[in-house]
Amino acid sequence: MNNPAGNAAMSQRTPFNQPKTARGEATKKAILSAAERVIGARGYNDASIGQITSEAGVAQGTFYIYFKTKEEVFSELVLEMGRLVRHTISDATQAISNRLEAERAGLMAFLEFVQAHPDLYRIVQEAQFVDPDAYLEYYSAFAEGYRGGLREAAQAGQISEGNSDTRAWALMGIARALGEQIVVFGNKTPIPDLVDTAYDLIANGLKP
Amino acid sequence: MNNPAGNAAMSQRTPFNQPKTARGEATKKAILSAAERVIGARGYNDASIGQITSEAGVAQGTFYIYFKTKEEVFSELVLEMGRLVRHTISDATQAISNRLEAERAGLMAFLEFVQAHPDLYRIVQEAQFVDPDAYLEYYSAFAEGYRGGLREAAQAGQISEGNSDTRAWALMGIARALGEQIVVFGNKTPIPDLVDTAYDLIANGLKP
DNA sequence: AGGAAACATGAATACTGATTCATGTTTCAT
DNA sequence: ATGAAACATGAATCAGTATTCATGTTTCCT
Repeated sequence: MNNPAGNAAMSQRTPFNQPKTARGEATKKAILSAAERVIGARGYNDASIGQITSEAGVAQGTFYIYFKTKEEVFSELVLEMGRLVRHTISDATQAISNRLEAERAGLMAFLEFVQAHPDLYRIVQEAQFVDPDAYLEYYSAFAEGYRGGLREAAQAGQISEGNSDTRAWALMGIARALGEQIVVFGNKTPIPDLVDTAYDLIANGLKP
Repeated sequence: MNNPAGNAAMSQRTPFNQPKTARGEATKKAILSAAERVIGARGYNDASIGQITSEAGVAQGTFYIYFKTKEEVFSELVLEMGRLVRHTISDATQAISNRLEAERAGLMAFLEFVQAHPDLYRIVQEAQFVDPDAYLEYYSAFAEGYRGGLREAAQAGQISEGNSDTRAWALMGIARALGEQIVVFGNKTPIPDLVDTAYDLIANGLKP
């Protein structure tokens, strides 16, 4: 009842100790980047603070200058992934006015991003179990934008009618499954081929 | 180097201590069922052997009569989920000769199953981090059957042509995403509505 | 009935690893 | 130049919990 940092609903909002000098800034970045590699490779529970600080080249106690707990560094990584992915996709699609074309470009950008950042991808997936709030926020932010785009496209006649909420989740499910193929299952199919097949399915369906 | 139970590739294969009496059988079932509830609710790491045995109504040591480690009970649950889901879907689809209709029925059966077994659903998802071998086996077994079905349907002209591997993963991604809506995000959209929207997308695509 | 195998107990063990803390060192505004 | 705030150290603490084990109890075959 006396948690000054806030409750679960806003747990992401207050990094309790922002660095105040360039040196501190650099150290925190080093720890975050080490945490991304170590947690991405070994998973949250098998990753120890000792491994992270050693990978970052700092002492173990230094970790707690910048993060209250092990979970906090994890949350920050999930937030970072959310920002990066949204930025990447929005960059790749904002110049495209046709929704179906945007769909294709967004999928391509997403798959290229996860291929380039496999550790971040795994961390977001694991967030479902380590930090459900962060996980929910990640996908909700995504789905909201997606749903809006689909709704407008339907009204503009660019795509057929249909429940935009459910559609948004289904399309995100496709993107996630293909990302998982690349990162988790090591599928070697070239990304453009994956995108071609998925786009054809999304645009035309399975009917002959 | 001296693991008599075998290597990772066959880690699922040898439950080291099958019960030999009806009493033992019942005890093992009780522990398995308690583990499903406790791990499903709290996640693998926060679930303790003490909680599981207490929920099962047996002493802590009893656990180790039937399972070598905490991870082993988890693996068995993942296997069980695989068997149950495959059985459920195969039951729901085997009488349907039209692939698109089978797709719809399979999706419906899957979503109803996960709604009825939310704990098992979460456990399979967490397997990606707790027992990657079991996770891989779960999805591979699924994908293989799926891919074959799509290939045959394409050859029979029931659906259009397209890479059956990628399609299988995409379609499984849709099913998983909608299952997650129900189990994880608590989405209240009735399953038939979800299925209608998803089926329309799968059959006809987004094109107007 | 009798005894061996199977099953059950729960306290004790053993280990891991997150977090704290007392003590230095560096930065930088004045 | 200097002192207070910021940063850094790494050994010690401390708690949680998976696993073991010595000791009973039950089952069930002959």
